[in-house]
Amino acid sequence: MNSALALAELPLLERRTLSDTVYEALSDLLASGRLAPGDRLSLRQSAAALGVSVMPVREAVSRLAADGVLEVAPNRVIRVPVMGAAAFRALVETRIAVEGVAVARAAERRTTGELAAIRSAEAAFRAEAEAAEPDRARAVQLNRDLHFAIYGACGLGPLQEIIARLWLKAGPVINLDLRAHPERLLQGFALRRHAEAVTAIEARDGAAAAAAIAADIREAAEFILTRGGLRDVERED
Amino acid sequence: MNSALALAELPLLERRTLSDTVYEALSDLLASGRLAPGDRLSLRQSAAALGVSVMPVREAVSRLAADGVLEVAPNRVIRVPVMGAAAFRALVETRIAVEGVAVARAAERRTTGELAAIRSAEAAFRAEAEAAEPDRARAVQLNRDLHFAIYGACGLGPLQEIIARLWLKAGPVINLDLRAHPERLLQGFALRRHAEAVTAIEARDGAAAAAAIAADIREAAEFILTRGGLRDVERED
DNA sequence: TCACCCGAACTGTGATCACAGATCACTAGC
DNA sequence: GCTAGTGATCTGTGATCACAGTTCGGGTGA
Repeated sequence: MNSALALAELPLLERRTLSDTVYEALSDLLASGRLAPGDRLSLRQSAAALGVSVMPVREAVSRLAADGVLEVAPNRVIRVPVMGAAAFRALVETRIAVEGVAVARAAERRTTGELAAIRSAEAAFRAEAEAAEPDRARAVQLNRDLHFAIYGACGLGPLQEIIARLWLKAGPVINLDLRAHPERLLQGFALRRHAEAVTAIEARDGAAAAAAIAADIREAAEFILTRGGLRDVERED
Repeated sequence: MNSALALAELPLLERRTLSDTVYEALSDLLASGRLAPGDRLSLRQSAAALGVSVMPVREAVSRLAADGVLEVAPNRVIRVPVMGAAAFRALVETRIAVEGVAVARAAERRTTGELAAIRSAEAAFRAEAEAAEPDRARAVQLNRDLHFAIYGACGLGPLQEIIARLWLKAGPVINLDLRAHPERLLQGFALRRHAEAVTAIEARDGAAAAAAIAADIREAAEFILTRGGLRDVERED
Protein backbone atom coordinates (compact mmCIF):
# COMPACT_ATOMS: atom_id res chain seq x y z
CA MET A 1 0.00 0.00 0.00
CA ASN A 2 2.51 2.52 1.18
CA SER A 3 4.96 1.52 -1.53
CA ALA A 4 2.55 2.14 -4.39
CA LEU A 5 4.65 4.97 -5.72
CA ALA A 6 7.82 2.94 -5.69
CA LEU A 7 6.12 -0.02 -7.32
CA ALA A 8 4.71 2.15 -10.05
CA GLU A 9 8.23 2.79 -11.29
CA LEU A 10 9.06 -0.86 -11.74
CA PRO A 11 9.80 -1.69 -15.34
CA LEU A 12 7.49 -4.45 -16.42
CA LEU A 13 9.83 -7.34 -17.05
CA GLU A 14 9.30 -9.15 -20.29
CA ARG A 15 8.65 -12.82 -20.12
CA ARG A 16 10.97 -15.01 -22.12
CA THR A 17 9.60 -18.24 -23.36
CA LEU A 18 11.75 -20.94 -24.82
CA SER A 19 10.13 -20.22 -28.16
CA ASP A 20 11.43 -16.67 -28.04
CA THR A 21 14.93 -17.86 -27.29
CA VAL A 22 14.85 -20.33 -30.13
CA TYR A 23 13.45 -17.67 -32.42
CA GLU A 24 16.36 -15.39 -31.66
CA ALA A 25 18.86 -18.17 -32.12
CA LEU A 26 17.47 -19.03 -35.54
CA SER A 27 17.17 -15.36 -36.50
CA ASP A 28 20.81 -14.90 -35.65
CA LEU A 29 21.78 -17.83 -37.81
CA LEU A 30 19.79 -16.42 -40.70
CA ALA A 31 20.82 -12.81 -40.33
CA SER A 32 24.47 -13.72 -40.24
CA GLY A 33 24.22 -15.92 -43.29
CA ARG A 34 25.27 -19.08 -41.51
CA LEU A 35 22.03 -20.54 -42.80
CA ALA A 36 22.25 -20.14 -46.54
CA PRO A 37 19.40 -20.13 -49.06
CA GLY A 38 18.41 -23.68 -49.84
CA ASP A 39 19.62 -25.06 -46.52
CA ARG A 40 17.19 -27.44 -44.91
CA LEU A 41 16.15 -27.39 -41.31
CA SER A 42 14.90 -30.29 -39.26
CA LEU A 43 12.74 -29.64 -36.23
CA ARG A 44 14.07 -32.58 -34.30
CA GLN A 45 17.69 -31.96 -35.15
CA SER A 46 17.42 -28.30 -34.29
CA ALA A 47 15.67 -29.15 -31.07
CA ALA A 48 18.36 -31.64 -30.17
CA ALA A 49 21.09 -29.15 -31.00
CA LEU A 50 19.47 -26.54 -28.80
CA GLY A 51 18.69 -28.98 -26.04
CA VAL A 52 14.94 -28.44 -26.07
CA SER A 53 11.95 -30.34 -27.31
CA VAL A 54 10.50 -29.78 -30.73
CA MET A 55 7.65 -27.62 -29.47
CA PRO A 56 9.54 -24.35 -29.03
CA VAL A 57 11.33 -24.93 -32.32
CA ARG A 58 8.00 -25.45 -34.05
CA GLU A 59 6.65 -22.17 -32.86
CA ALA A 60 9.81 -20.30 -33.75
CA VAL A 61 9.88 -21.84 -37.21
CA SER A 62 6.22 -21.11 -37.81
CA ARG A 63 6.85 -17.47 -36.97
CA LEU A 64 9.84 -17.33 -39.27
CA ALA A 65 7.80 -19.02 -41.96
CA ALA A 66 5.01 -16.49 -41.53
CA ASP A 67 7.54 -13.78 -42.26
CA GLY A 68 8.78 -15.60 -45.32
CA VAL A 69 12.22 -15.97 -43.79
CA LEU A 70 11.81 -19.70 -43.85
CA GLU A 71 9.48 -21.69 -46.05
CA VAL A 72 7.92 -25.08 -45.67
CA ALA A 73 7.65 -26.82 -49.00
CA PRO A 74 4.63 -28.92 -50.01
CA ASN A 75 6.84 -31.89 -49.13
CA ARG A 76 6.80 -30.51 -45.59
CA VAL A 77 10.46 -29.73 -45.82
CA ILE A 78 11.59 -26.61 -44.01
CA ARG A 79 14.28 -24.61 -45.68
CA VAL A 80 15.64 -21.17 -46.31
CA PRO A 81 13.91 -19.92 -49.46
CA VAL A 82 16.01 -19.78 -52.58
CA MET A 83 15.39 -16.36 -54.05
CA GLY A 84 15.45 -15.85 -57.77
CA ALA A 85 16.93 -12.68 -59.19
CA ALA A 86 13.45 -11.26 -59.76
CA ALA A 87 12.36 -11.87 -56.18
CA PHE A 88 15.59 -10.43 -54.90
CA ARG A 89 15.11 -7.33 -57.00
CA ALA A 90 11.59 -6.87 -55.66
CA LEU A 91 12.90 -7.21 -52.13
CA VAL A 92 15.60 -4.65 -52.81
CA GLU A 93 13.15 -2.18 -54.29
CA THR A 94 10.90 -2.62 -51.29
CA ARG A 95 13.79 -2.03 -48.96
CA ILE A 96 14.75 1.12 -50.81
CA ALA A 97 11.20 2.42 -50.62
CA VAL A 98 10.59 1.59 -46.97
CA GLU A 99 14.02 2.37 -45.59
CA GLY A 100 14.02 5.49 -47.72
CA VAL A 101 11.04 7.00 -45.95
CA ALA A 102 12.45 5.96 -42.60
CA VAL A 103 15.75 7.69 -43.28
CA ALA A 104 14.05 10.79 -44.60
CA ARG A 105 11.94 11.07 -41.48
CA ALA A 106 14.95 10.39 -39.30
CA ALA A 107 16.90 13.18 -40.96
CA GLU A 108 14.13 15.65 -40.36
CA ARG A 109 13.26 14.65 -36.81
CA ARG A 110 16.51 13.41 -35.27
CA THR A 111 17.48 14.82 -31.91
CA THR A 112 21.06 15.77 -31.19
CA GLY A 113 21.37 12.69 -29.03
CA GLU A 114 20.25 10.44 -31.85
CA LEU A 115 22.63 12.19 -34.19
CA ALA A 116 25.49 11.49 -31.79
CA ALA A 117 24.53 7.82 -31.65
CA ILE A 118 24.44 7.65 -35.43
CA ARG A 119 27.82 9.30 -35.69
CA SER A 120 29.46 6.90 -33.29
CA ALA A 121 27.87 3.94 -35.05
CA GLU A 122 29.23 5.22 -38.32
CA ALA A 123 32.67 5.66 -36.81
CA ALA A 124 32.61 2.14 -35.40
CA PHE A 125 31.75 0.63 -38.77
CA ARG A 126 34.37 2.73 -40.50
CA ALA A 127 37.03 1.65 -38.04
CA GLU A 128 36.24 -2.00 -38.63
CA ALA A 129 36.02 -1.68 -42.40
CA GLU A 130 39.30 0.17 -42.64
CA ALA A 131 41.11 -2.18 -40.33
CA ALA A 132 44.02 -4.16 -41.68
CA GLU A 133 42.15 -7.42 -41.27
CA PRO A 134 38.44 -6.64 -41.00
CA ASP A 135 36.34 -9.13 -39.09
CA ARG A 136 33.51 -9.76 -41.51
CA ALA A 137 30.99 -10.94 -38.96
CA ARG A 138 31.68 -7.92 -36.84
CA ALA A 139 31.50 -5.59 -39.83
CA VAL A 140 28.11 -7.01 -40.73
CA GLN A 141 26.87 -6.43 -37.20
CA LEU A 142 28.22 -2.88 -37.10
CA ASN A 143 26.68 -2.10 -40.44
CA ARG A 144 23.37 -3.27 -39.10
CA ASP A 145 23.83 -1.23 -35.94
CA LEU A 146 24.46 1.89 -37.97
CA HIS A 147 21.42 1.41 -40.17
CA PHE A 148 19.15 0.78 -37.22
CA ALA A 149 20.59 3.69 -35.29
CA ILE A 150 19.36 5.79 -38.17
CA TYR A 151 15.98 4.11 -38.49
CA GLY A 152 15.53 4.37 -34.74
CA ALA A 153 15.43 8.13 -35.13
CA CYS A 154 12.43 8.06 -37.45
CA GLY A 155 10.05 7.94 -34.50
CA LEU A 156 7.84 5.24 -35.98
CA GLY A 157 7.96 1.97 -34.12
CA PRO A 158 5.94 -0.07 -36.61
CA LEU A 159 8.19 1.08 -39.43
CA GLN A 160 11.27 -0.14 -37.61
CA GLU A 161 9.71 -3.54 -37.11
CA ILE A 162 8.95 -3.76 -40.80
CA ILE A 163 12.52 -2.95 -41.68
CA ALA A 164 13.82 -5.49 -39.21
CA ARG A 165 11.78 -8.14 -40.96
CA LEU A 166 13.02 -7.06 -44.36
CA TRP A 167 16.59 -7.38 -43.15
CA LEU A 168 15.87 -10.82 -41.82
CA LYS A 169 14.53 -11.79 -45.21
CA ALA A 170 17.45 -10.34 -47.11
CA GLY A 171 20.07 -11.46 -44.59
CA PRO A 172 20.82 -14.94 -45.88
CA VAL A 173 21.48 -13.94 -49.47
CA ILE A 174 23.39 -10.77 -48.66
CA ASN A 175 25.59 -12.13 -45.94
CA LEU A 176 26.17 -15.40 -47.67
CA ASP A 177 27.52 -13.39 -50.55
CA LEU A 178 29.62 -11.32 -48.21
CA ARG A 179 31.12 -14.45 -46.74
CA ALA A 180 32.01 -15.73 -50.16
CA HIS A 181 33.25 -12.42 -51.52
CA PRO A 182 34.50 -10.15 -48.77
CA GLU A 183 36.14 -7.81 -51.25
CA ARG A 184 32.90 -5.87 -51.42
CA LEU A 185 33.69 -4.48 -48.03
CA LEU A 186 37.06 -3.24 -49.21
CA GLN A 187 35.78 -1.25 -52.12
CA GLY A 188 34.48 1.34 -49.75
CA PHE A 189 31.16 1.94 -51.45
CA ALA A 190 29.33 1.47 -48.20
CA LEU A 191 31.68 3.82 -46.38
CA ARG A 192 31.05 6.57 -48.89
CA ARG A 193 27.27 6.17 -48.77
CA HIS A 194 27.22 6.05 -45.03
CA ALA A 195 29.20 9.26 -44.84
CA GLU A 196 26.81 10.91 -47.26
CA ALA A 197 23.86 9.75 -45.20
CA VAL A 198 25.30 11.05 -41.95
CA THR A 199 26.08 14.40 -43.53
CA ALA A 200 22.54 14.67 -44.86
CA ILE A 201 21.09 13.74 -41.49
CA GLU A 202 23.19 16.40 -39.85
CA ALA A 203 21.80 18.91 -42.31
CA ARG A 204 18.27 17.59 -41.79
CA ASP A 205 18.10 16.95 -45.52
CA GLY A 206 15.63 14.09 -45.81
CA ALA A 207 15.81 13.66 -49.56
CA ALA A 208 19.60 13.50 -49.64
CA ALA A 209 19.70 11.03 -46.77
CA ALA A 210 17.19 8.79 -48.48
CA ALA A 211 19.20 8.95 -51.69
CA ALA A 212 22.38 7.96 -49.90
CA ILE A 213 20.81 4.95 -48.22
CA ALA A 214 19.08 3.98 -51.45
CA ALA A 215 22.44 4.03 -53.21
CA ASP A 216 23.97 2.00 -50.38
CA ILE A 217 21.31 -0.67 -50.72
CA ARG A 218 21.27 -0.67 -54.49
CA GLU A 219 25.01 -0.90 -54.93
CA ALA A 220 25.28 -3.87 -52.63
CA ALA A 221 22.42 -5.54 -54.49
CA GLU A 222 23.93 -4.84 -57.88
CA PHE A 223 27.21 -6.28 -56.69
CA ILE A 224 25.47 -9.51 -55.87
CA LEU A 225 23.31 -9.60 -58.98
CA THR A 226 26.11 -8.92 -61.43
CA ARG A 227 28.14 -11.71 -59.92
CA GLY A 228 25.26 -13.93 -60.95
CA GLY A 229 24.97 -15.72 -57.66
CA LEU A 230 21.22 -15.74 -58.13
CA ARG A 231 19.90 -17.58 -61.11
CA ASP A 232 16.25 -17.17 -61.77
CA VAL A 233 14.69 -20.50 -60.92
CA GLU A 234 11.01 -21.06 -61.43
CA ARG A 235 10.88 -24.22 -59.45
CA GLU A 236 13.32 -26.35 -57.56
CA ASP A 237 13.33 -29.88 -58.97
CA MET B 1 8.72 -38.84 -68.80
CA ASN B 2 7.20 -37.65 -72.03
CA SER B 3 4.84 -35.27 -70.26
CA ALA B 4 7.57 -33.20 -68.66
CA LEU B 5 6.50 -30.12 -70.53
CA ALA B 6 2.88 -30.44 -69.54
CA LEU B 7 3.77 -31.12 -65.93
CA ALA B 8 5.94 -28.07 -65.79
CA GLU B 9 2.87 -25.92 -66.17
CA LEU B 10 1.11 -27.40 -63.19
CA PRO B 11 0.46 -24.83 -60.51
CA LEU B 12 2.07 -26.03 -57.31
CA LEU B 13 -0.85 -26.51 -55.01
CA GLU B 14 -0.45 -24.98 -51.61
CA ARG B 15 -0.72 -27.25 -48.64
CA ARG B 16 -3.28 -26.25 -46.05
CA THR B 17 -2.53 -27.16 -42.51
CA LEU B 18 -5.03 -26.79 -39.73
CA SER B 19 -2.87 -23.99 -38.37
CA ASP B 20 -3.32 -22.04 -41.57
CA THR B 21 -7.06 -22.46 -41.42
CA VAL B 22 -7.18 -21.30 -37.83
CA TYR B 23 -4.91 -18.39 -38.69
CA GLU B 24 -7.28 -17.24 -41.37
CA ALA B 25 -10.28 -17.63 -39.13
CA LEU B 26 -8.70 -15.49 -36.45
CA SER B 27 -7.44 -12.98 -38.97
CA ASP B 28 -10.92 -12.61 -40.30
CA LEU B 29 -12.28 -12.00 -36.82
CA LEU B 30 -9.67 -9.35 -36.23
CA ALA B 31 -9.86 -7.65 -39.59
CA SER B 32 -13.60 -7.32 -39.36
CA GLY B 33 -13.47 -5.90 -35.86
CA ARG B 34 -15.44 -8.71 -34.28
CA LEU B 35 -12.50 -9.10 -31.95
CA ALA B 36 -12.14 -5.70 -30.34
CA PRO B 37 -9.05 -4.24 -28.65
CA GLY B 38 -8.83 -5.56 -25.11
CA ASP B 39 -10.74 -8.75 -25.86
CA ARG B 40 -9.16 -11.82 -24.38
CA LEU B 41 -8.61 -15.06 -26.20
CA SER B 42 -8.34 -18.50 -24.69
CA LEU B 43 -6.51 -21.23 -26.54
CA ARG B 44 -8.71 -23.99 -25.22
CA GLN B 45 -11.95 -22.14 -25.78
CA SER B 46 -10.96 -21.12 -29.28
CA ALA B 47 -9.88 -24.65 -30.02
CA ALA B 48 -13.18 -26.00 -28.77
CA ALA B 49 -15.12 -23.45 -30.76
CA LEU B 50 -13.24 -24.40 -33.91
CA GLY B 51 -13.42 -28.09 -33.22
CA VAL B 52 -9.68 -28.68 -33.17
CA SER B 53 -7.07 -29.26 -30.54
CA VAL B 54 -5.09 -26.43 -29.01
CA MET B 55 -2.04 -27.10 -31.13
CA PRO B 56 -3.14 -25.41 -34.35
CA VAL B 57 -4.56 -22.53 -32.37
CA ARG B 58 -1.26 -22.10 -30.58
CA GLU B 59 0.65 -21.81 -33.80
CA ALA B 60 -1.85 -19.39 -35.30
CA VAL B 61 -1.82 -17.23 -32.20
CA SER B 62 1.96 -17.22 -32.02
CA ARG B 63 2.07 -15.99 -35.61
CA LEU B 64 -0.46 -13.29 -34.90
CA ALA B 65 1.46 -12.33 -31.78
CA ALA B 66 4.68 -12.10 -33.78
CA ASP B 67 2.96 -9.58 -36.02
CA GLY B 68 1.74 -7.61 -33.05
CA VAL B 69 -1.85 -8.28 -34.00
CA LEU B 70 -2.32 -10.16 -30.76
CA GLU B 71 -0.25 -9.83 -27.63
CA VAL B 72 0.42 -12.18 -24.79
CA ALA B 73 0.72 -10.28 -21.54
CA PRO B 74 3.27 -11.15 -18.87
CA ASN B 75 0.35 -12.82 -17.10
CA ARG B 76 0.24 -15.13 -20.09
CA VAL B 77 -3.09 -13.73 -21.12
CA ILE B 78 -3.69 -13.48 -24.85
CA ARG B 79 -5.60 -10.47 -25.99
CA VAL B 80 -6.04 -7.93 -28.73
CA PRO B 81 -3.67 -5.08 -27.90
CA VAL B 82 -5.25 -1.91 -26.62
CA MET B 83 -3.65 0.84 -28.63
CA GLY B 84 -3.07 4.23 -27.08
CA ALA B 85 -3.58 7.32 -29.17
CA ALA B 86 0.18 7.70 -29.60
CA ALA B 87 0.62 4.13 -30.84
CA PHE B 88 -2.34 4.52 -33.17
CA ARG B 89 -0.89 7.72 -34.57
CA ALA B 90 2.44 5.99 -35.21
CA LEU B 91 0.64 3.17 -36.97
CA VAL B 92 -1.29 5.63 -39.11
CA GLU B 93 1.84 7.54 -40.07
CA THR B 94 3.51 4.28 -40.99
CA ARG B 95 0.55 3.29 -43.12
CA ILE B 96 0.60 6.62 -44.89
CA ALA B 97 4.30 6.28 -45.61
CA VAL B 98 4.22 2.69 -46.78
CA GLU B 99 0.93 2.71 -48.62
CA GLY B 100 1.92 6.04 -50.11
CA VAL B 101 4.91 4.60 -51.92
CA ALA B 102 2.87 1.61 -53.00
CA VAL B 103 0.18 3.81 -54.53
CA ALA B 104 2.72 6.06 -56.19
CA ARG B 105 4.41 3.08 -57.81
CA ALA B 106 1.07 1.62 -58.78
CA ALA B 107 0.04 4.84 -60.49
CA GLU B 108 3.20 4.92 -62.54
CA ARG B 109 3.35 1.24 -63.47
CA ARG B 110 -0.25 0.11 -63.67
CA THR B 111 -1.30 -1.79 -66.75
CA THR B 112 -4.64 -1.10 -68.39
CA GLY B 113 -5.91 -4.38 -67.01
CA GLU B 114 -5.01 -3.37 -63.48
CA LEU B 115 -6.59 0.00 -64.01
CA ALA B 116 -9.81 -1.69 -65.05
CA ALA B 117 -9.76 -3.85 -61.94
CA ILE B 118 -9.21 -0.78 -59.78
CA ARG B 119 -12.07 1.03 -61.46
CA SER B 120 -14.50 -1.79 -60.94
CA ALA B 121 -13.44 -2.15 -57.32
CA GLU B 122 -14.03 1.55 -56.82
CA ALA B 123 -17.44 1.29 -58.45
CA ALA B 124 -18.36 -1.65 -56.23
CA PHE B 125 -17.45 0.22 -53.07
CA ARG B 126 -19.28 3.32 -54.25
CA ALA B 127 -22.40 1.34 -54.99
CA GLU B 128 -22.42 -0.17 -51.52
CA ALA B 129 -21.63 3.10 -49.75
CA GLU B 130 -24.34 4.98 -51.60
CA ALA B 131 -26.94 2.29 -51.10
CA ALA B 132 -30.02 3.13 -49.10
CA GLU B 133 -29.00 0.73 -46.36
CA PRO B 134 -25.30 0.02 -46.67
CA ASP B 135 -24.08 -3.29 -45.32
CA ARG B 136 -21.19 -2.22 -43.16
CA ALA B 137 -19.36 -5.52 -43.19
CA ARG B 138 -19.63 -5.63 -46.95
CA ALA B 139 -18.51 -2.04 -47.27
CA VAL B 140 -15.44 -2.76 -45.16
CA GLN B 141 -14.59 -5.71 -47.37
CA LEU B 142 -15.09 -3.73 -50.56
CA ASN B 143 -12.97 -0.90 -49.24
CA ARG B 144 -10.24 -3.38 -48.55
CA ASP B 145 -10.63 -4.90 -51.99
CA LEU B 146 -10.24 -1.51 -53.61
CA HIS B 147 -7.13 -0.61 -51.65
CA PHE B 148 -5.47 -3.90 -52.39
CA ALA B 149 -6.45 -3.76 -56.03
CA ILE B 150 -4.40 -0.58 -56.11
CA TYR B 151 -1.48 -1.94 -54.10
CA GLY B 152 -1.46 -5.03 -56.25
CA ALA B 153 -0.45 -2.88 -59.18
CA CYS B 154 2.73 -1.66 -57.51
CA GLY B 155 4.61 -4.74 -58.67
CA LEU B 156 6.30 -5.36 -55.32
CA GLY B 157 5.18 -8.51 -53.58
CA PRO B 158 6.98 -7.90 -50.30
CA LEU B 159 5.46 -4.45 -50.05
CA GLN B 160 1.97 -5.86 -50.41
CA GLU B 161 2.61 -8.32 -47.61
CA ILE B 162 3.78 -5.52 -45.37
CA ILE B 163 0.63 -3.55 -46.06
CA ALA B 164 -1.54 -6.57 -45.40
CA ARG B 165 0.05 -6.90 -41.99
CA LEU B 166 -0.45 -3.23 -41.26
CA TRP B 167 -4.13 -3.58 -42.09
CA LEU B 168 -4.41 -6.56 -39.81
CA LYS B 169 -2.89 -4.50 -37.04
CA ALA B 170 -5.14 -1.53 -37.62
CA GLY B 171 -8.23 -3.58 -38.36
CA PRO B 172 -9.61 -4.04 -34.87
CA VAL B 173 -9.55 -0.39 -33.88
CA ILE B 174 -10.75 0.94 -37.23
CA ASN B 175 -13.53 -1.51 -37.80
CA LEU B 176 -14.64 -1.55 -34.22
CA ASP B 177 -15.10 2.18 -34.56
CA LEU B 178 -16.95 1.74 -37.81
CA ARG B 179 -19.31 -0.71 -36.15
CA ALA B 180 -20.02 1.75 -33.38
CA HIS B 181 -20.30 4.81 -35.59
CA PRO B 182 -21.32 3.91 -39.09
CA GLU B 183 -22.03 7.51 -39.96
CA ARG B 184 -18.43 7.86 -41.06
CA LEU B 185 -19.33 5.88 -44.12
CA LEU B 186 -22.12 8.27 -44.95
CA GLN B 187 -20.06 11.40 -44.92
CA GLY B 188 -18.51 10.40 -48.18
CA PHE B 189 -14.95 11.36 -47.36
CA ALA B 190 -13.70 7.97 -48.45
CA LEU B 191 -15.67 8.16 -51.69
CA ARG B 192 -14.10 11.47 -52.58
CA ARG B 193 -10.55 10.31 -51.80
CA HIS B 194 -11.03 7.09 -53.70
CA ALA B 195 -12.23 9.00 -56.74
CA GLU B 196 -9.22 11.29 -56.53
CA ALA B 197 -6.92 8.30 -56.27
CA VAL B 198 -8.43 6.55 -59.26
CA THR B 199 -8.20 9.71 -61.34
CA ALA B 200 -4.56 10.15 -60.40
CA ILE B 201 -3.81 6.52 -61.22
CA GLU B 202 -5.44 6.95 -64.61
CA ALA B 203 -3.20 9.95 -65.20
CA ARG B 204 -0.16 8.03 -63.92
CA ASP B 205 0.34 10.80 -61.39
CA GLY B 206 2.08 9.06 -58.53
CA ALA B 207 2.31 12.02 -56.20
CA ALA B 208 -1.37 12.89 -56.52
CA ALA B 209 -2.41 9.28 -55.99
CA ALA B 210 -0.27 9.03 -52.87
CA ALA B 211 -1.76 12.27 -51.56
CA ALA B 212 -5.29 11.01 -52.11
CA ILE B 213 -4.68 7.75 -50.25
CA ALA B 214 -2.83 9.57 -47.51
CA ALA B 215 -5.83 11.83 -47.05
CA ASP B 216 -8.13 8.82 -47.05
CA ILE B 217 -6.14 7.18 -44.29
CA ARG B 218 -5.60 10.33 -42.29
CA GLU B 219 -9.22 11.44 -42.35
CA ALA B 220 -10.45 8.11 -41.10
CA ALA B 221 -7.85 8.18 -38.36
CA GLU B 222 -8.71 11.72 -37.33
CA PHE B 223 -12.34 10.77 -37.20
CA ILE B 224 -11.53 8.07 -34.69
CA LEU B 225 -9.07 10.14 -32.69
CA THR B 226 -11.30 13.17 -32.31
CA ARG B 227 -14.10 10.99 -31.04
CA GLY B 228 -11.67 10.09 -28.27
CA GLY B 229 -12.23 6.39 -28.45
CA LEU B 230 -8.56 5.88 -27.70
CA ARG B 231 -7.32 7.13 -24.40
CA ASP B 232 -3.60 7.03 -23.92
CA VAL B 233 -2.96 4.34 -21.37
CA GLU B 234 0.53 3.66 -20.14
CA ARG B 235 -0.27 0.44 -18.43
CA GLU B 236 -3.33 -1.70 -17.98
CA ASP B 237 -4.05 -2.24 -14.30
C1' DT C 1 24.19 -53.25 -65.52
C1' DC C 2 20.36 -50.80 -64.89
C1' DA C 3 15.60 -50.03 -63.39
C1' DC C 4 12.31 -50.96 -60.08
C1' DC C 5 10.39 -51.78 -55.70
C1' DC C 6 9.97 -52.30 -50.98
C1' DG C 7 11.04 -51.13 -46.28
C1' DA C 8 13.43 -48.64 -42.68
C1' DA C 9 14.18 -44.11 -41.06
C1' DC C 10 13.25 -39.98 -41.37
C1' DT C 11 9.91 -35.58 -42.02
C1' DG C 12 6.15 -32.18 -40.08
C1' DT C 13 1.46 -32.17 -38.01
C1' DG C 14 -1.86 -32.89 -34.61
C1' DA C 15 -3.50 -34.64 -30.08
C1' DT C 16 -2.77 -35.42 -25.38
C1' DC C 17 -0.69 -35.05 -21.05
C1' DA C 18 1.94 -32.58 -17.25
C1' DC C 19 3.06 -28.49 -14.94
C1' DA C 20 3.79 -23.89 -13.09
C1' DG C 21 1.70 -19.72 -12.59
C1' DA C 22 -2.40 -16.62 -12.46
C1' DT C 23 -7.45 -15.75 -11.21
C1' DC C 24 -11.23 -15.72 -8.69
C1' DA C 25 -14.64 -17.04 -5.31
C1' DC C 26 -14.98 -18.18 -0.88
C1' DT C 27 -14.04 -18.53 3.99
C1' DA C 28 -11.57 -17.89 8.30
C1' DG C 29 -9.74 -14.43 11.26
C1' DC C 30 -9.17 -9.97 13.01
C1' DG D 1 -17.74 -5.79 8.30
C1' DC D 2 -13.79 -6.04 5.91
C1' DT D 3 -9.36 -7.79 4.81
C1' DA D 4 -6.14 -11.53 4.08
C1' DG D 5 -5.41 -16.04 2.92
C1' DT D 6 -6.56 -20.45 0.60
C1' DG D 7 -7.87 -23.83 -2.63
C1' DA D 8 -10.30 -25.10 -7.00
C1' DT D 9 -10.02 -23.84 -11.67
C1' DC D 10 -8.52 -21.54 -15.16
C1' DT D 11 -4.39 -19.91 -18.13
C1' DG D 12 -0.26 -20.75 -21.55
C1' DT D 13 4.00 -23.54 -22.04
C1' DG D 14 6.64 -27.51 -22.80
C1' DA D 15 7.23 -32.55 -23.49
C1' DT D 16 5.75 -36.73 -25.35
C1' DC D 17 3.28 -39.72 -28.22
C1' DA D 18 0.83 -41.16 -32.61
C1' DC D 19 0.37 -40.84 -37.41
C1' DA D 20 0.69 -40.11 -42.32
C1' DG D 21 3.52 -38.82 -45.83
C1' DT D 22 8.24 -38.46 -47.77
C1' DT D 23 12.96 -39.72 -48.64
C1' DC D 24 16.55 -42.66 -49.39
C1' DG D 25 19.18 -46.89 -49.54
C1' DG D 26 19.61 -51.83 -50.43
C1' DG D 27 18.23 -55.60 -52.58
C1' DT D 28 15.85 -58.15 -56.33
C1' DG D 29 14.16 -58.49 -60.69
C1' DA D 30 14.91 -58.44 -65.76
